Formats: sequence, C-alpha cells, structure tokens
Amino acid sequence: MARAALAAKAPEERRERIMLATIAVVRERGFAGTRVADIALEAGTSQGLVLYHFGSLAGALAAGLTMLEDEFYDDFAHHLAAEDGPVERLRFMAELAAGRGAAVGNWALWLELWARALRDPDARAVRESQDRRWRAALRRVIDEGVAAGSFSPSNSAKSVLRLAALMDGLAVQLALNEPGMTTRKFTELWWESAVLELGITEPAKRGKSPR
Amino acid sequence: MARAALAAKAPEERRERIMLATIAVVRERGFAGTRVADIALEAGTSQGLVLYHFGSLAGALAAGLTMLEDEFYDDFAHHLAAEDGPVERLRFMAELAAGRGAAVGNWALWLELWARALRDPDARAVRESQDRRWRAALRRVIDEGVAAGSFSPSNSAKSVLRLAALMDGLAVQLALNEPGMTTRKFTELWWESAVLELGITEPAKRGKSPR
DNA sequence: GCGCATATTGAACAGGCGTTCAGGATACGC
DNA sequence: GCGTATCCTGAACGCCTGTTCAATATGCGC
Repeated sequence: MARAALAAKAPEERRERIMLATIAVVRERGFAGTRVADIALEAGTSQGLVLYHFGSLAGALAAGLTMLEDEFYDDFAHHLAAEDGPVERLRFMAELAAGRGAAVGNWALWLELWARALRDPDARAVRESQDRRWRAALRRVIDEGVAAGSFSPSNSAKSVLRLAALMDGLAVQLALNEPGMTTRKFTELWWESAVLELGITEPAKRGKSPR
Repeated sequence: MARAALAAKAPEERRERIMLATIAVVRERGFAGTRVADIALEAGTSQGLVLYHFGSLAGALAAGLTMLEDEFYDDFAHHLAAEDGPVERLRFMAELAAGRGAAVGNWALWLELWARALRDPDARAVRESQDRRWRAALRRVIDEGVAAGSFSPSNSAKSVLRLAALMDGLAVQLALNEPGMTTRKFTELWWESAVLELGITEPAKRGKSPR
C-alpha cells in the first residue's frame, strides 16, 4: 500500500531530521515545554520512532544539543578562518555574537541551556564545551593580535574572561529584548570594551567601525 | 481534637510561609522540578492550602518571585545606604553580587528566572524590575562618584550598561561553578573592569582592595 | 524468492500531578 | 451560645504525557 510508504528508507536521514526537529521545538517552547509528540510532529514521524532512535525524551534532547553544538562551532570556525587579521577576526566574533546567523534565537536557547545545565549533566557538558571553544577562539585571536602588535592587553587571560563574560551578560539583555538593546548596541558596547581592554589602536580594515 | 490543631490561626503567616517554601523549592529543584506537593511539604501545610491561597501553581510561583524581589532589594538598599562614599558603595555592590548573602544560590535562581522570563510574563516582569533597580543603583553610585571627582567615565550611561552586563556574564560562570571562577575572582575581575571604565584613582577606604 | 534484521507505526498503558471538592475546624460578630 | 465567613485538609478526579509493545513494512544477504 502507498499508505506507509517510507519505512526504513533512510534511517540516518530520519534520525537527523528528528534531531533538527528537537532543537526547533526547544527553541520555540523551551525545554520545559518540549514534548515527544511535538518533536514527532515537527519531524513528520511517529512518537514511537523518536523513542526508538533515542531511547527517551532526555536522550533526544541530549542528541539535539550535541548536534547543535558541533554544527554551530564548525560553522563559526570556518568563517573565522576566512577573516584576515586579528582585528578583523575580533570584529567578526563581536558581530557573530551580536546577531549574525540569527543569534537572537540562539541566545534564547543559550539562556535555556544555562538554566538546564544547573541540573542536567548533558546540558552542562554541552554548554561547557561550547564555552571553552568560544573562549579558546577568543584567546587565540587575542594572542595573535598581541604577536602582531595590534593589541596590548595588560593581562590577556583576564581580558579573555572579561570579554567573554561581557558577551554573555549583554546576551541576556538581547535575548529578553530589553528595550534599548539591539544587535547594533551589543556590538558597539562590546567593541568599545575590547578597545579599552586590549588597547586596540588600528581600526578593523574590514567591516564598518563601531557606531 | 488536638489533631488538626492550627486552623485559621494566622492565615497571613501561613501565606508567607508558603511563599518562602516556594522559593526554597525552586532554588533546590528549579522551576521545572517544582511541584505543588513539594511546596506544601516544605511549608508544612496541605496541598489544598497552597491552591486556596494562590489559585494555582503558577500563582504560587509568581507570588514567591515577587516576594523574593522586594526582599532582596530592600535588604540591598538598606546596606548600600550604610556605606559612606561612592568608591565604597561601588565596592559593596561588587562584593554583594559576587557572593555576599549566599548569592551563589541566588545566581542559580537568576539563571532560572532568565530562562523562564523568555516565556512567562510574571517572571519577565520580576526580572525586569530587579534589573532596572540594580542598574539604577549602579548609575546613582557612579553619578555620585563623578560629582565627587572620584570617577571620570568617558560615557557613564554606557559604563552602567557594561558593568551591569559584565556582572551577569560573570554570574553565569559562578552559578555553573566553572572551574577557576570563585567569588574572589568575580570581584577581582569586575573591579578591574570598573577601574578601567570609570578611571578610578582613589582606592576604597573600606574593604580590602582587589587581590 | 526467502528469511532475518532493521525501521516504523499507532494504540494502549500507567504513573504523576494540578486542580476540584465536600467536609470540618476556627474565629468572630451579634 | 449561634450562625456565618474564613481557613484548612485529604481524598478523589481526570488529564497529560513518557514509555511499552505488538504488528507491519522494508531492505538485504543468500
């Protein structure tokens, strides 16, 4: 019969579709509001299949998060490498964090992840890895800038911590769309702080200068 | 009978006990893990009474949050007024945020609140009000410092935003107890940033200087 | 073509939990 | 003292939702 047409057609593709659906639903409803039925509906499959592939709702959530993590980072690393100097790279990171690639939706997801990480080990691992990668990238860019003579931080390790934390803090405002906080403002505030922290003198050749 | 001893004894006191119990449970289990039964148990009353007073679980949560908000702010404002100069007050805020008064537990609660604020209007209102109050206090201290000649920010409005955001960002690390992040480190990192932002010259008379 | 491992479905199950409710105790005005 | 409004309880109800399961389809090695 044509009714149950696609069975066992491309199981790997279905798995992936479910993971994508999972993060889509979490983005829309949050962790607390995500049901197996929602995921199945979004993925266009049955509830049973979600459990078949991932064992439980928690399993599906974990798988979705891990996928998101890798996907995001690969994309980021790829684009970062395309920029040519440390100043440009730093600028790129500022813009990426502020909203390029629909980060607003992502920041909301981040807030959810932080809260969940308080109790769920999987979430904690994902956010920790993500955070470490991001900070490592920041540190590399800064070291590179120091080597090239563009930056002169008084303490680069601390600057990394502060600049990364500032992004998270600004992101809270952005995600909760506090009046007055926009992606432009985010970039502007962060960039000025970076200038102050790192003693940047030469402006970024690519990308418009702040403001 | 002595069995059902305390009925209608002090309804207002029971209400308050329930609100306190509510935030205690949220602190321990998070919003997602908080059940009416937990609150009742913690408060030493019946499940029915929680609903009688607050109408629903959501109502109890909202009431608890509002109570927490006022309580925290009153306490803060009281202590802040006791400090004598702008530098001392700024220092006090740094230390309060970093962990005085068991803020670590509170920061965890904040993360939960942020995530919940994405969807729940009550939570959003509470966190917005809290945030506004905190930033207003920061701004007042900074203005005071400018007037007294202790601070010389290049743009005080922006400094307020950045310093407040930095606290939130550092708080994420602290709440998720990232290795290496402690209350001391929190204060140190934030204070250095404040020095940089505000051009503080004179050290705080009270409280040890950073590090 | 046959049989077996893998996918997939939809329905049924069962536990958890918010809410409702009928009933009682207490304080308080009269 | 009596009646009434308020406070409080514990049990029962019923829905929501994660998980289980038997049945079926599909692809694949032989």
